[in-house]
Formats: sequence, structure tokens, C-alpha cells
Amino acid sequence: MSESKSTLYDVGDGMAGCGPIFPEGGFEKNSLRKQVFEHVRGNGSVARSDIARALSISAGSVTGIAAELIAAGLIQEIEDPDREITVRGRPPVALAIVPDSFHVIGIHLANERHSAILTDSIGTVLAETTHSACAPKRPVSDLIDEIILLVTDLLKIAGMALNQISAIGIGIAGLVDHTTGTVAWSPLLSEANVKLAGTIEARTGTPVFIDNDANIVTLAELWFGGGRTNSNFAVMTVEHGVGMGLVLNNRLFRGARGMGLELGHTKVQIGGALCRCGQRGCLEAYLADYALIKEAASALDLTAIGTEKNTMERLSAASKSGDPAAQAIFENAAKYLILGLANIVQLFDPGLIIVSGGHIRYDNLDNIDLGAEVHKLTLNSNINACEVALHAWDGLVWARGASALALSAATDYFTRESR
Amino acid sequence: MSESKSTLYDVGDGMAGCGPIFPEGGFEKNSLRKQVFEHVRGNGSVARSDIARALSISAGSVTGIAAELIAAGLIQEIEDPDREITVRGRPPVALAIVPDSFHVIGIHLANERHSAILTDSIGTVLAETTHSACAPKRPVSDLIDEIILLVTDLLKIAGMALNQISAIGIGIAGLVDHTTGTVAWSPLLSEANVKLAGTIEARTGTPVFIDNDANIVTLAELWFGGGRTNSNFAVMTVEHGVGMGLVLNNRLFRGARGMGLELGHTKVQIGGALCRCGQRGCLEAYLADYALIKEAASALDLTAIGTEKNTMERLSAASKSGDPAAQAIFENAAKYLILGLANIVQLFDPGLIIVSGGHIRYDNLDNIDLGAEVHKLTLNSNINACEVALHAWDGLVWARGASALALSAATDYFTRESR
DNA sequence: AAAATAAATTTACTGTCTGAAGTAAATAAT
DNA sequence: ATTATTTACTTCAGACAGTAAATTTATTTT
Repeated sequence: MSESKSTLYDVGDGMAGCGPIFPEGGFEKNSLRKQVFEHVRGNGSVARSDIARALSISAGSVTGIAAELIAAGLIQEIEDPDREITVRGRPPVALAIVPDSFHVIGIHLANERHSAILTDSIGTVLAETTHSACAPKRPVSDLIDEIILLVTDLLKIAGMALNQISAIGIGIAGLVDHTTGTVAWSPLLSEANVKLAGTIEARTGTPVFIDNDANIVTLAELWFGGGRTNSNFAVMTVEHGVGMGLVLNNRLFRGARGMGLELGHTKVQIGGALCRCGQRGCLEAYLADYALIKEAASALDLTAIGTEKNTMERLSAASKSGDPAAQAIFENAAKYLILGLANIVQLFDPGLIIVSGGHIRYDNLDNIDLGAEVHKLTLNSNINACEVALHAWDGLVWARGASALALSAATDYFTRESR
Repeated sequence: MSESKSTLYDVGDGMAGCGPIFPEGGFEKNSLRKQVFEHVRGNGSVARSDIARALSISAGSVTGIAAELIAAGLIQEIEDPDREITVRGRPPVALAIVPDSFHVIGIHLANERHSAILTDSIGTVLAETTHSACAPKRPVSDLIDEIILLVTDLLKIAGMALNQISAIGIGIAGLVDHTTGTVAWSPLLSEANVKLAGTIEARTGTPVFIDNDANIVTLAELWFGGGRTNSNFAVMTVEHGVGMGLVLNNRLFRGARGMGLELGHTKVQIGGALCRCGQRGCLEAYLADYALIKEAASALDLTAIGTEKNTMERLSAASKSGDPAAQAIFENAAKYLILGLANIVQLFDPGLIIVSGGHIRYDNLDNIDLGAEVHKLTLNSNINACEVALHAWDGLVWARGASALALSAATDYFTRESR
């Protein structure tokens, strides 16, 4: 018998019973309706029998659900495109999404420019527009006007009306609470704790969903990028700041209380470099564009001040043409990139990390095997090594990610049971 | 219109369709049966009508489910203990768990000693035993023998037989894959990738569940400690190593692929202090007991080598009696503790972090307002500041956490529908 | 004793899904 | 050409989990 006395036996609250106390209800269950719809959308075109096998549900259910979805105008029977291999038995009938069953808008709000796209129910971009933005910080009312302008412009281009839009997704830099649709803080806004989603919803009469830019990029990867075939992966973005996103079981993970994954502001050095957030030792302060530009003076003549993008391009060019100071800057940043990746692996154990960002950066990572370097900095990786992929993209990802936000909300709505 | 061209439109795989591709099935739904049982267990004693209100389900359902659970011998009607306040109407009948409806065993395996407890279905400890362990690394077969010895000893003390045990939970230091019951690596084992759960299951004929020690401590907090009233919280443990656990929505979060949350091996300094894992700059290398002991030579006469625990006690005493070197050691460790906590907040955004560990450490944290210090190192904390709580405990938590692992498995089993 | 009130039970009903039997449409074998 | 085989899809009875409303039960208030 143990000689120890337990302090735990009756620790804490003196409450009766034991075990976690569950708050009321709130357990999600995905209806077959939605599962079937998503399976069809994910695969482009599938036969009913394939759906039944893939989702392990009865063929009878699929028939019924497919009939409902067809009646609702969400899916349709099509000529199977790739059907040459003739097998015995009754030939399968392929099902596919009806692309124009509904439409959504995705909007990205950023410092220099806003972009917006209008897509159909499978994410095909039907119209896009970009407005240059100026004011670094403005009151909410101004930003809302800018958004409304974007939307009306976009609708005009697409030749559609607002009542044909099922949902609007918005991505904005800053601290965003997706569940309440609140922007706690944003570099674009002079005010804090803005109920942006609700306000736009009231102005447009359309459901509005917002999220921060890192999550938006992650959604873009999940819906349209390298994450499509992975149920679990992380995204790390390096641009003006450093962000990350995480997908667990095909769903965006947003932290316990909706705000988390602030990788850029995890500390990687006690009393280290000064970050734009005012604290010291943040990863961002060693890795983000603005941090590199701070050091760029040693490599470039910065008396002629340009845009951040321009400076980064010049710095990258200098590095590639052999400038030792510029090279040292990128080499140091690469070290911190690898450190950030390693910390993601240690904490979240994803099978894949997509490093997502502008082109410029990646030109300087050509010689580095990121996967191998991360491996060196992690435990246990011999068993389940994490793949690291680079994904460079243009300015439209953000809007596409925002449209994915709207698409998944619209999907929920249209596949809700017994409407 | 935008001048940008998109590389994302058809990025990646050239696959048809869009949206995440969902693997088959796998959506959990918690039956009312289980919810009712857990509500009763969580609250000690509740009336049917209270259950219906708390879980927002119909009174009729509660009647039916309660009848089933009573028939199964899992719950019972009791005299309501605290019922003086007489109200109009038919008095409620309190329901409570039948404590001896089933029993489980919780085992903790550690370097110096193993401990095991036998509990009833509400976690009351009916018997406990502790065996001292010797070999630092042994083959699996030896460890299994030790486990069997623990179990038989425990059963003898409790006067019970193996077939009266519904489940066995095991906590072990190292890298553990809970889903497969595999120990990928452990300081106790000379072999790797050991299917420990399966082997013990075969030997005992009882379902066995294993997890690593950090998760076990987290479960102990969730079931019996300060986490009971919180659906979302993190646990950070500082002992020989540094670990963490995370509870999201009352469930243990284990990372994307079951191994993650290795906070101790996240890097907090490039090329920093050497960690026992062989890498440099791990948080553990600045904060864990073994790291402090490395530095202890400056404060203590270590020619007489004692146990780790003994050395830590001497170091702590030296610090409290004013030894500047010892004080400096603890001050530095506190800095890294705060850094670790801040990084948890940034990444996971829990509302509460429980710092869980032995007493010695905490005596040296008395003067520090951990919450405030963490606040200083995090963004946004003004909105949703994270509470930091210290919880010092004795050696039995581990076994209690392991029993919680078994309890939740047994609960699942007994409340499964249509058995 | 009657009225009021609240808890628990009973009953009829709904929606979701399954499983088994049946139908449809093709190829392969005779 | 006809029959057998194979595969896809449909239909339908029924299991099951859950609800809502009416009913019964047990108590206090008037």
C-alpha cells in the first residue's frame, strides 16, 4: 500500500458526484443529407452505389436522399464523363452538383487593397473585382461602405442581384471571433470589438460570416488547394505577419475559445527582438516581412522608401545576385521558419504542413529541404514524419478562402434536414 | 476587375469537384442515454425533471432512459439528501449512480515506482497499491509482469476478482498512441512500438486503455480536479520533464494524429541549451527538474549524489533560505514557465491553464502573479484573459487519471444503445 | 375537501435510417 | 437468340430515438 496521502480525493469545489459536468446539449450530428451532398461535391461526379459504399450507408438511404436533393435542385443526374470501361450489370448513373443552385460572395479586406469574388455552389469564380484601399485605420462605418461598394460592383459585373446570393464570407486581418462575427481588433479599423458580420448582414439581408486571414487561407487550401485530400493538416503563412491555421477532421480548428493559433506571437526567445505587437521575442519579429525589412538597410539603399512588397523584391533580388547581407537575412529567416514548423509539429502533430505565402520568399528556400530540417528539430519524427509543402499563390486566395467560408455555411443551410 | 491571374483556380491535384473530400463516416453522436448517465454522475444526484431541463430533452425521454439505466443497474432512485425546502407539486425523485455497478483499475507506470488504484463507477478509490520499480529500461515482457503483479496485488487488497473489473487504464511516460494502444517510445522500455494495451488485454481478458502521463494528469483534472467545471482548459506539468494536456469541449485533445502537445520539446531558443532529447533549445531544457539540477552545482554541494527529488528539495530549501544562486535558478525557470504558458495561450486560447506538479516547485512561485505575467506576454489578453491556476498534488493523481481513462471507456460501454 | 402545482408516466406520433425483397439494365455464356 | 449473371437502383416494412401532449401521481395551499 502507498504511504502517500492524497490531496486530490476531495480537491477543488466540494461538489457532489464526479466526472466532467457537461453543459447542455450541443452535440453535432452530420445528417446523411449533408454527407451525401458533400461527397458528391468533393468528387465531382459519383454514382449512388459509390456513395453508399464510400459513406457506409444503405443504398436505400442514398436513393431517398438523392431524390430529395434532386427535387431541391441541388444535384442532378449527368452523363458519366469517364465511362468507357463497360462492366457487367446495370450501369451506374452519375450524380453531380447543379453549379448554379446557389451563389456566394467571398471578400478579402486588406491594407492595400480589397478583393471580392462571386462563385457558384462548386466554387467556380463567376466574377471578381479588386478595389485599392487607402486609409490604414478607419472607423467601421467607412469600412462597411467599402464593403458595400465591393459587393455592388461585383454584382454588377456578374449581372446578379443581392437576393440571389446565399451567403457572404469575409476575411480580415486581425483578431476575429468567428462564432459571434466580431472583429476584436484589426489593423484596418480604428475601433475595437466591432460586430462586423451582424452589421453587414443587416445592410445586405444576407447571412455573413467572417474569419481572420490565416483561417481564410487555410480554408482555401482545404477547399481548393493541397489540403483537399488531407483531413488533417496545418497551414503556416508568412507575409507581412506570421499566421497559421489548422484543419482537424476536415474542420477548421479555431482554439478553445475561437481565438488561438497565433503562431506569429509565440515567443521563441526570452527578451528577444522587438515585435510590432510591442512585445519581445515573438516568432514574427524574426520571420515576417516587416522584420526582414528592418534589417534590409544593411543590404539595400533604403533612402528611397518603397512599398513593403517592393522592398522585399529588392531584398530577394540582392540575395539571389549574391549579396552576402541579403543572403544572411534570408538564411536567418529560414532558421526561424523551420523552428516555427517544428513547433507546429510538436504541438499539433499534423501529417502535412502547407507553407503558404507569396512567391518572393520561396525563391530563397530552393536549396533547403524543409521536411528534413524540421525532422531534425522534432522528437519521434522517425515514426510519423510530417510532410512540409510549399504553396505559392497570388492575391486571389484570400477571397477564395472567404468564399469557402460562405460556401460551407450555405451548404449547411441547404442540406439542413426537414426544411 | 483584378489584374492578377490566379494560380489557385486549378491548383494541386487536377481532381474533379471541389471542397474537402470526406473519408467514410465517423461522425460521433452522443446518445441521450450517455448524456443522462453523465449528467447524473456529474451532479451526484438529480431529479428526472432537472435532467430534462438541463439537457433540453423531453421529460418522456428521461423517464424511458432512466428506466433503462435503472434496469441495467447503473443508476438508482435515492432519498434526496438535501430536500427541506418543500414546494408545491409532486416532489422530485432524485437519481444517483449505483457506485458498485462496475469497477475499474487505474495504473501509473513510472521510473521510480508504479502505483495502481481500484475504483467504483464514480471514481471512489477502494484500494490502492504502490510497487517500487527499479530497472530504468526493460523489455516489454518484464514490464508486463510488473503490471500483472500490480493488478493481482490490487485485486487481493480489494478482495475482488479480475472478471469484476470492467476496464483498465494505464498511464505511462513516453510517446503513446492512445487509439492503437501502442507505446511508440518510453523511458521504461528498451523496445519501441510496443502494443502494450493489446498484450495486457490478452493477459487479463479486460479492455485496456493507455495514454501518456501528461494526458493522464489532464484527465485527473477533468474528472476530479479543477477542470470539472470547465469544458475547455489546458494543463501544464513540470516535473522531470515538461508536458501539457488540452481539454476541448470536455474531451481530451490529442493532436491531429494522436501525438502532439509535446510542449516540452517546442523550441524557445535557436541553438539553445541541450535537452535530454538530444536537441537544442527545447523548453524542457530550461525548465524541467533535470535542467535545474544540472545548474544546481553552483548552489549545492553535489558530491553526495542523491535522488532527483532529494536534490530538488535541497535546491528549493537553499533558495528559500536566501541562497542567491539557487534563487537565480528558480527565477530563470519561472521565466521559462511563463513563456511556456504564454505560448499555450497564443496557440490554444484556453480560458484556464492548470499548472500541475509537485509541491516543491510552487513554493518558489509564491511571489509571482502568473496570470499577470502571462498576460504581459500575450496579445489580446485584455479581452479574454486566461486564468492560470496552480495545483499541487501527490503521487496518486497519475493513477486517478488512469482510472478516469478506464471509467470513460466503461461508461461508453455500459451506456451504448441497444446492448 | 378542493384547488393548485409540479413530477413522472403514458401514448401517439415523427423523422431517419436500415435491411430485405424486388426491379432495371447491362454483359457473358450457352 | 436466349438464359444466366452481375451490378445499380427502388420500394417498403420496420427498428429506433426522440418529441409533444395528455394523463396520472403526489404533494402543498386554501
